[in-house]
Amino acid sequence: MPELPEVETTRAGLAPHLLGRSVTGVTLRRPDLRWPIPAEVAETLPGQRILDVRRRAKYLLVDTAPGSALLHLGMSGMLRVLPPETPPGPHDHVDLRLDSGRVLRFTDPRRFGCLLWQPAGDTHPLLRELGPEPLSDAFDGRHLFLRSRGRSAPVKAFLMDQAVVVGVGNIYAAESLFHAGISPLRAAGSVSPARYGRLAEAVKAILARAIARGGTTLRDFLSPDGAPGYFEQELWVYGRGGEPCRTCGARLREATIGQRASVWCGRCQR
DNA sequence: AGTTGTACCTGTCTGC
DNA sequence: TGCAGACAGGTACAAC
Repeated sequence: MPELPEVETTRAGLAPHLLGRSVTGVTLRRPDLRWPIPAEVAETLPGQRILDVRRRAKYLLVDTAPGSALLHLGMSGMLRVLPPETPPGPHDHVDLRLDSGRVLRFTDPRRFGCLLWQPAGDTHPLLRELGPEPLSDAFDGRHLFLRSRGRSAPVKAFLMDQAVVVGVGNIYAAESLFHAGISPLRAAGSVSPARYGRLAEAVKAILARAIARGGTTLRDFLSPDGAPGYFEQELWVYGRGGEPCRTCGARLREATIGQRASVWCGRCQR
């Protein structure tokens, strides 16, 4: 489900409920997520005040003095702040109880997500090899051009490589390539500096706009307060295979690229 | 080092 | 209506 805009929407929705609150208890109903939830989460968090709620790539970090809870939503994860008496459903794996009386609940039907622990002052191994944040100045066309030299993989797979740039998943890769006029099949190493400049600008504009819309709700994404995202109404190619291009009217092509469903316009994108 | 294929898991939708 | 099969927003890891 969640790419960067959905994770950022989640972060922004959680922060007002979590900042300055203390964790009063942890309930683990199903610790076998993608990786087992480490013992530090239940042992260390209770009694700690939440100092910050941050996002790095598609990870959320809930900071306390001794360390941070590191969360990834995988494909189907969701975080909500709920009244304490809310009965748990079958996929409600973890609750963090707060001194506000509310509960931060982690739900993930497919269990591709994770809840890990990062000691204060440490960087978790999962965060060490990540590329720059797409909305930062460190990410631009020059960065994409330099990183892509010698790479034969399709530019769409390159753009979704979290070591190249973080936060771009299947939806926003398709949309960004469309707006930059680049075929997702083109070898990453054969794209010019000028076109990578356009691609970087498209990534920034689309992610920023999706964040402003509260993310994309295709099936089940909801912000922590239960609101859907509205960016779906602004998708130009994702999920529209076989339909007419909104720019030129050509039938949108679809194929599997890098094991991911892909849609693009063969006329607008070269 | 880059690329490809596999694996993890459940819910939903499609077509027979 | 039932059921098998395809498919889904992610990413670590092994093998080449």
